[in-house]
Amino acid sequence: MSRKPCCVGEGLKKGAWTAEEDKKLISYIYDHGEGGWRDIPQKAGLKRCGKSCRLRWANYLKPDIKRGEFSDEEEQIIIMLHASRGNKWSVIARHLPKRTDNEIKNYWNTHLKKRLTDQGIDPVTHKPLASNPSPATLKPSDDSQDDSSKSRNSEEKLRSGSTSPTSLPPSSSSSNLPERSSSDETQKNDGSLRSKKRCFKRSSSTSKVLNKVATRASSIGDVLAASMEGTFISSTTLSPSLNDDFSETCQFQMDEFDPFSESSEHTTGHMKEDLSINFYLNNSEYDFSQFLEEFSTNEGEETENIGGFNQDLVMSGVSSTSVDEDNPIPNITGWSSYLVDHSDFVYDTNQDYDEDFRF
DNA sequence: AACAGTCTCAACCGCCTCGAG
DNA sequence: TCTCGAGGCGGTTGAGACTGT
Repeated sequence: MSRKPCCVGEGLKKGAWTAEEDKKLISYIYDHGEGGWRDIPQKAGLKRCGKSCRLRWANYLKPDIKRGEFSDEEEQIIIMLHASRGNKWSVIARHLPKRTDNEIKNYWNTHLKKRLTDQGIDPVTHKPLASNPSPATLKPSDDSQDDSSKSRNSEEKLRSGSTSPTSLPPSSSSSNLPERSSSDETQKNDGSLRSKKRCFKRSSSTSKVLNKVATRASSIGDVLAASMEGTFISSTTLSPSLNDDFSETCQFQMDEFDPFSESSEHTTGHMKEDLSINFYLNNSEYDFSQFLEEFSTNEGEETENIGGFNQDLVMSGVSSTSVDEDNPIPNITGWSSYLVDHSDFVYDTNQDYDEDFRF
């Protein structure tokens, strides 16, 4: 009892869409709305299968799709969500307004994955690559003192060579490229755009900060996710992608710690106790406990920068879909936003930030 | 100028999910 | 409860553009 394939049919066209086909599809959907994809090709006069029409519309023609370069913030969100959820592109896309899962997937595969690899981070696990084993993977019975030293080693490794922020394949975002605008612009017209896309630009200071945050947030995300799943072993130390101080300080008592407890007071209070961690950014001190305090204060209120439990995750001033209760990422995002908001750090393109990022 | 290698991303493929009947 | 089909999803492909020699 095999299901009849959707796109089997005589004379169905495949491959790149033409401007004329786009026009027909857009016109039809404007008149009749989305849905009923199976019937759309016939009604719209297209020799395409319904699925192909739906994909073309959803990934390219839909008017509210944001095209063009990914912002630094979007990149960080993708990295953090991927660390937490894996290749759940549709889930990630829900947190990036106007971005399609396909676009995010492509961007991950062509840019972010490579960048993480260059940083010595496994893009799948978001942990240091196998050649640089993570103490977090050690059994709890392992000597915790070794953890910190290994943590230090891996951190040093990350700080050297290709892991230097200045030597990273920089973010392709922030360029002043014109967005691909009209739907009738065919692939063939993308030549100049693609050419420009390869002219990478240095990441902004925000990006640099967030790159650091993202690495840590991934680890935090692991911890939180593991906590929620009940798999986090008490007194397990954090990944060495966290810095020494952080790893040494964060000796969670996970059997007591429930970051998503209904009792925010308990949660944030507990975290404030346990996470008295300071990050240093170019001589500026960032206090995680202060962040938590702000987070606690803002919880339940509408806020643009601190994502709270059950609140909308706000990205670039655009409110996205409501955050799932089981999704730790808004908090991580809030932490990122906090850093950005409190950072007076100015990125100097002539400076070597290996020295200045004292994570 | 020509060629080969590399990169990008739109589009396709096949499986999965979920809701209607 | 079961079946079916539309739509959703993630992985993969391949054409076209770019880069290096």
